Amino acid sequence: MERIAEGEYAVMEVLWDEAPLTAAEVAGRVPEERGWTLATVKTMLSRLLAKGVLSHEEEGRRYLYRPAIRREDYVAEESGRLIDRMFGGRVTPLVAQLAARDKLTPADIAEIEKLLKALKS
Amino acid sequence: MERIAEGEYAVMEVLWDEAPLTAAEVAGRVPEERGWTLATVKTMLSRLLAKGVLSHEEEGRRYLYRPAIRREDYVAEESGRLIDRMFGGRVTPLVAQLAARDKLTPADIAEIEKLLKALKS
DNA sequence: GCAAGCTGATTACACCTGTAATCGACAGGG
DNA sequence: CCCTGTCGATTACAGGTGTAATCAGCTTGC
Repeated sequence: MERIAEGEYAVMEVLWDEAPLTAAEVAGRVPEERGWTLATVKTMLSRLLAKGVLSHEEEGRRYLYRPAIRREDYVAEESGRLIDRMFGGRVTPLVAQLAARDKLTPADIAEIEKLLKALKS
Repeated sequence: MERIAEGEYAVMEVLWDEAPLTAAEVAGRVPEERGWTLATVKTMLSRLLAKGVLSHEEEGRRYLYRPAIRREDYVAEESGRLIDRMFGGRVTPLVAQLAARDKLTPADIAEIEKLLKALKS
């Protein structure tokens, strides 16, 4: 699966949220803060199509775009890459890292424990 | 803190492992698979210097390079970026994701549980 | 029928990255 | 003293990315 660049990812998120959409609709849903013009969004869409992570069907003179890959799959892959790169493929050090950095609230801890318990049964 | 590119990261790892080192020494320690020439490693070192994540001191006519940032800090930041991007800043979904993807072995689970228990006390 | 407005396609351009080669300066062996 | 090797610095160049503008073709309101 091709990598998706940071900006492109914002476009994917829109379409994972709701699809199919036209280019103009996507542009309308991209987070304001990006400050992108329609032209920019169209560039992103073309590149994502070229990467094979979007598909499009013609609707009259326009395209309707929709994701060609599942969000979970991509996220899993990308997480895996980070873990490989920074933690040698081991998950525990990541959790340890997060813990050490106070990124885990008590609620997080409780939730993760519940999750793990479920996993064991 | 400046981002460190994938290839550059390999150089940082060498120096996090052992520092200070000369350019040639770094080149000698970069993983074989990269197949980098000394020239390539020198480019990386210059760029990392420019990014401020390495420092160098002169030793005769050469430089001795050493990390200017701590590995844990960088890793924490980079993990945080991924989590923000893909999990909306929440850690639990990441763990859930890893669990769902069978990235967690029973040993992982046990270890994480121990970790969490320690955190609570 | 024709101008105005959308559409996707093509082109633009600067910066980052991977991957080097080249260059000018110097040090050390003969 | 000079050749050769080694240093960092500078330059190179293609591919990816952010960020668009422009263009050619169709539609639709007049």
